[in-house]
Amino acid sequence: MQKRLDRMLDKLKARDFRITPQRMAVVKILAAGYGHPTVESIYEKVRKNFPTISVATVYKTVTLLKELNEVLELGFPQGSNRYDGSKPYPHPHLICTECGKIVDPDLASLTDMTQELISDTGFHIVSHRLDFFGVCPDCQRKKRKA
Amino acid sequence: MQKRLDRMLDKLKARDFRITPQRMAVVKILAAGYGHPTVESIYEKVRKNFPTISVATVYKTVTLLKELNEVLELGFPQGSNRYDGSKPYPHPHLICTECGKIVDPDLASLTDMTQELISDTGFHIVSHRLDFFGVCPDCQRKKRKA
DNA sequence: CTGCATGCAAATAGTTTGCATGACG
DNA sequence: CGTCATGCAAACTATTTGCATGCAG
Repeated sequence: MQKRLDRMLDKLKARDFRITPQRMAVVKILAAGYGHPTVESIYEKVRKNFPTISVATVYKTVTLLKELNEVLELGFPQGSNRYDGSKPYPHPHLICTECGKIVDPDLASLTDMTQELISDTGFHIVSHRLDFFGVCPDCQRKKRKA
Repeated sequence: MQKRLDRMLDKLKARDFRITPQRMAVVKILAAGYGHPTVESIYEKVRKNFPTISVATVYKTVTLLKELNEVLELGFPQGSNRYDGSKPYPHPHLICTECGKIVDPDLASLTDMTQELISDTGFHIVSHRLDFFGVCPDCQRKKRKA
């Protein structure tokens, strides 16, 4: 999505961060948000055009954008983190435990739940994370064949 | 909760796992479930009675009970995992970002959401995880003073 | 007694950091 | 041109694993 890319670049420029070719490449992938990539997969893609880039640089850019609230990090202790630059705010996820596919379902009722929580517990709620784990239709088919 | 402890021990015995003193100590702490402990905090507690126990043993017992579905693991990539043996099924959590306190709020509407998801996406849903992050009342007070 | 559990130490994986070199603005 | 970004390698942390010894059943 072009709008996301522009917004991310604007925010970087506004805070005087440099737009290097490597950063541009990483930001483009994150802005597209397709498939909720890992750092490793971003690294592999960027490497085709910038063979000298290091994973460290990808980590640094991803972390920078996370701090600017332009990327959502989905942390997984049992595997690599996934990143979403197209919807950088907390939202529900549907994760296939077979192939790792991540889908964004439509679930509107979360805002109501958050309101209910605030009055019930007195917490000042800053963020949330909702993950459903299951097997996607594609993997269900594969399993039936096997 | 005594009921949880008995159930965990029964399940271990039923599958011919040995009830060693170390295991008993770890299982007791998990069954109580108080505060959603880390492996490290379980280790420190057990060490008072069993000075020779190792973290590896705690990890092994926790992992075993997780596989028997008698402990819920809350994975945190930026910190240590937390464990809940009193409610070993997926449920919402409210986590203080200041002190790490974890509270179990009452939120019934999740089952409805899960049903909605299944018909919308075709996923076979196995589990979920819902975390709200915020600042608990205690830490809000402390911040005001500071 | 016999095999599973323990506990030490070493390995692992993902991520972060230090620092010398390079290039954006 | 000065400063920030890059990229290599080393550090770090939580967790897992290998293996010799010990103890529960």
